Amino acid sequence: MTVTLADVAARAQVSPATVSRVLNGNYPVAAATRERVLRAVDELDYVLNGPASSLAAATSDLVGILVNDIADPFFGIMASAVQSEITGPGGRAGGERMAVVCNTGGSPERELTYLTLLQRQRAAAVVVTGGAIENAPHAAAIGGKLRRLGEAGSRVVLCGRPPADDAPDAVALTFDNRGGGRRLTDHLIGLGHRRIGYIAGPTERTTTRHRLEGHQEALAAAGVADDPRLTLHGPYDRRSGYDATLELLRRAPELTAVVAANDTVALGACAALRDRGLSIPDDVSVAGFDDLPFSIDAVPALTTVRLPLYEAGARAGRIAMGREEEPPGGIATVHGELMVRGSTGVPRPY
Amino acid sequence: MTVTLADVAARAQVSPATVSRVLNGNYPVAAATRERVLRAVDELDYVLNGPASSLAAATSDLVGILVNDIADPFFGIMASAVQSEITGPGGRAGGERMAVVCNTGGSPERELTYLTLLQRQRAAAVVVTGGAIENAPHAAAIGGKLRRLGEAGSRVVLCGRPPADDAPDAVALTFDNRGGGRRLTDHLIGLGHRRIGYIAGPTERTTTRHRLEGHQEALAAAGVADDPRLTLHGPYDRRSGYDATLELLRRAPELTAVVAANDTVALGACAALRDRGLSIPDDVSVAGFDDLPFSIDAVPALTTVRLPLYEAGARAGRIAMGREEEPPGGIATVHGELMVRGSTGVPRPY
DNA sequence: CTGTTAGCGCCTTCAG
DNA sequence: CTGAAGGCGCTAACAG
Repeated sequence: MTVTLADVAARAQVSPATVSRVLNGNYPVAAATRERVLRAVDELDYVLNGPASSLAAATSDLVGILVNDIADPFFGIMASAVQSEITGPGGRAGGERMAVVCNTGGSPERELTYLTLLQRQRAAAVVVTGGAIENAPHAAAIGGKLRRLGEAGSRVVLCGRPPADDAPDAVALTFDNRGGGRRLTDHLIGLGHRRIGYIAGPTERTTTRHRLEGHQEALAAAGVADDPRLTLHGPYDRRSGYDATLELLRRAPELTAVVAANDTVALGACAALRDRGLSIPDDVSVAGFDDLPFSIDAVPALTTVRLPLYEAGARAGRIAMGREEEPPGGIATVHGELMVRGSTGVPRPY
Repeated sequence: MTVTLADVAARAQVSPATVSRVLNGNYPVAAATRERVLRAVDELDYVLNGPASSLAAATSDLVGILVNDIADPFFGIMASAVQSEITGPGGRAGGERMAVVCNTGGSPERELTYLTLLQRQRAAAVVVTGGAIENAPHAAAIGGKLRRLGEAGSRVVLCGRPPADDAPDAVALTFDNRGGGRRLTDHLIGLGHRRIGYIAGPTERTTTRHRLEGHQEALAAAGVADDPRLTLHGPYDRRSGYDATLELLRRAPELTAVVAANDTVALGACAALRDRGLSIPDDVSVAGFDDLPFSIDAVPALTTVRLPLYEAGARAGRIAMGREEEPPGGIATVHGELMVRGSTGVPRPY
């Protein structure tokens, strides 16, 4: 039914091994023979059987990418960058490597499931993006899985997540969320803000905690009291920003600034303020985090911390492909850059 | 080295066949035996070998998704939706199906390459998103490839792309780009606009052409002359919208509205207008297409045509999984909805 | 440079 | 309900 390597061999009058060799190009073959084989491949419209090839070679051309949700540009950009680096010849039979994108929704159970599935596929590499859940059993389970993946031959790279205990050979490119959060709030305090609302992400996530800690660090350094009533937790979405902002306004009408866990949440905050008839930044300053593409088009443009998502993803991809040296100690910190734009200004006189 | 099904069988004191049967759960096995096997799997930390399994079963758990660029929410949303539907038991050995996301950059060569790679992987299904290139040889090559994929057992679904000749069994969910473009410009004409700039996408793409044709249809229906100097082509990105808007303003300062090929381009247009000190919509109205999540947060909020990207992707995913009946004739048209918001208004008196 | 020979690890008839 | 046996299509030593 479907044409196999043996058919090609027969037609080209060579042995199957030779066909395999010209296909994989990793072994000397006479030019004339190669031509003949290639022609046969073409004439028969032959397509290599990937599973068979992977089975025999004990490795595959698949690279796993774990993301919370690929529809979120934060993850989409990293995934796109990883892809751009795994592309190009290098896979089996001159083929290219392909990206298996797994939406985990941030759930550790799904992360675990997908890691197992990727191990099952004998993925050449796995890039795990996004923050980690802070929960000992889960962390241990995932760490163990990552270690076993590594032992089974997959290169493991964490992108935007702290190093995993239990998985010593996994390279980690960690975002400096704490430092970014610190600089952002420093900036607001420098402008004169003292009553600053903070809309944090979901609890039990490293990203959430680190960004929040940076904020608190800045408050403490400036001797500003950290009123717990001004910090609200919620998902990383627009709605959360909208609702939390209304709640903050209710709790503390005197507030002059709102810091959001990320840009998406910040947009929600902006919408809520507009709906309340408050002007940004004259009545209330707003800041985000990530600097996603749309942030510059907010009106006023969003002050935020730019994370080099594409660059980090690309680097993760190169390391996963063994095309870039691992950072010393297997850990590198990726810093964010404060982008001061129109959405923050001096507080209103009051 | 790595534990195999035979190891599990030995430990559970059954034959490999039995282990395979409990893993795949598609054959009666005594409860007690199953327990024993499952325990052995657990104790040995056994992970099925995907390639071996796929080879023997002649099918895989992989579902291909072709997108222009996964970093673009237009594609990210569809990809996310497809994923949500292929998730869940149903794959081999109770595992789940995984999505292989391929960034083609809209290049037909890369589309072809990836389709071959997916055929090589014996993908269970392939969902192709985005418009098609209008170029006979390419279209034929891709159509042929899709047909062969189908013949090889992969279910093929086009999502947001017109039906492919040469691939009769590929289901197509086509966006009504023409109708959407028509309604959008009808809306502007209804407001009183007569000098309308149009920033189209790249040439030779069905999406570009259909949206533009809808616009021209509306002009013709209203008896408005279609000045070719008011139509510019460019990529589907913000920069293109920015530059094209400046150029349009240069060519026709009297223009009162700009229609962009999509929301991203529209944001660029808004930025250019702001930079020129023009107010939206008082000086110039702006409209986009797609209704991506950020469009509602533009200021003023963007008038656009909402495409149900998530719904379409989900439906494509269900059809790909055989969980939803194919539309009659294998073709369904997905309509967009005009979303009138603040970025369009009556033209300035002049 | 090329052919021969064993598997890779699993699934799936076919017996029992 | 369970075991035995063959083969899925390809690759990777070995010989030559």
